[in-house]
Amino acid sequence: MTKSQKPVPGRRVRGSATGRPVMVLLDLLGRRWVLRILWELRGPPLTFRALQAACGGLSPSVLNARLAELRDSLIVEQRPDEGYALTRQGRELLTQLAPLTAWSEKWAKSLG
Amino acid sequence: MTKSQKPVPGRRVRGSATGRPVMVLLDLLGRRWVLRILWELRGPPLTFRALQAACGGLSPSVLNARLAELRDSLIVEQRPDEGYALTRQGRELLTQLAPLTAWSEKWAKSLG
DNA sequence: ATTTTTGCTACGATTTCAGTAGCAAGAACA
DNA sequence: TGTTCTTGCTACTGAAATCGTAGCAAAAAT
Repeated sequence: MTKSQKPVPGRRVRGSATGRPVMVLLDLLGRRWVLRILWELRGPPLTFRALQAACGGLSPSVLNARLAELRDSLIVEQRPDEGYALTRQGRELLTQLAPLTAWSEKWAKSLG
Repeated sequence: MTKSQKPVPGRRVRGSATGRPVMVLLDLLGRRWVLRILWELRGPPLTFRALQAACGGLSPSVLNARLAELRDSLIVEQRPDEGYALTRQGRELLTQLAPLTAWSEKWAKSLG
């Protein structure tokens, strides 16, 4: 009955005994599907299944695990009758990530 | 003799048949240790072992796999007699990610 | 009342990662 | 020259994460 390790600032995480917030964040964001999930939630709220489809049909078990972590981290919230959405905080985080689109376009060209 | 799947823009990746650059990037960045490795390379070049230590002693096999992917993606380069460093492109990418530190500080407080 | 949709849980198969050991090549000594 | 140390990396095994599919209970739609 091993519970998934939720990264919490102040507590040690993978590869960092200090628990510095940015390390915790990198640990959280570095888990599979997390960036993609945040990305797909940039628009209106999505239901569990819609989000699953948007992510190309990832396992519901993994999706559920990621959503639990993101809810615990107050980045994603579940709204009754609407579905999953970013919190205000989560939306700010996504804003920080937005320039990645532009960067990735240039990057793609450089890779031919 | 299965080779590691390197994400390349234009080719389909996990959960995305389109191969849109940003999806490929999210796939790449979402792999374990990638964000952390980029982060640790924000300063001067690091040797393989120094980088390994900076990441808290991750497996050399995983580090080597990640470095191969990042080199193929022209984000990291290996400089003779210096070690591993970000390319110009990779440095730009890290710049996009820099605001995450500030965000993570606020985030940590909100979770406190 | 029946069918659909939704939000999940269960479970076995596969892939990835962790952790340790160790080796070949080069540099630094001696 | 021979020995020791460092460096970059490969090999191997066990543990953990993820995939892919099946399916179930509750709510909504028909």
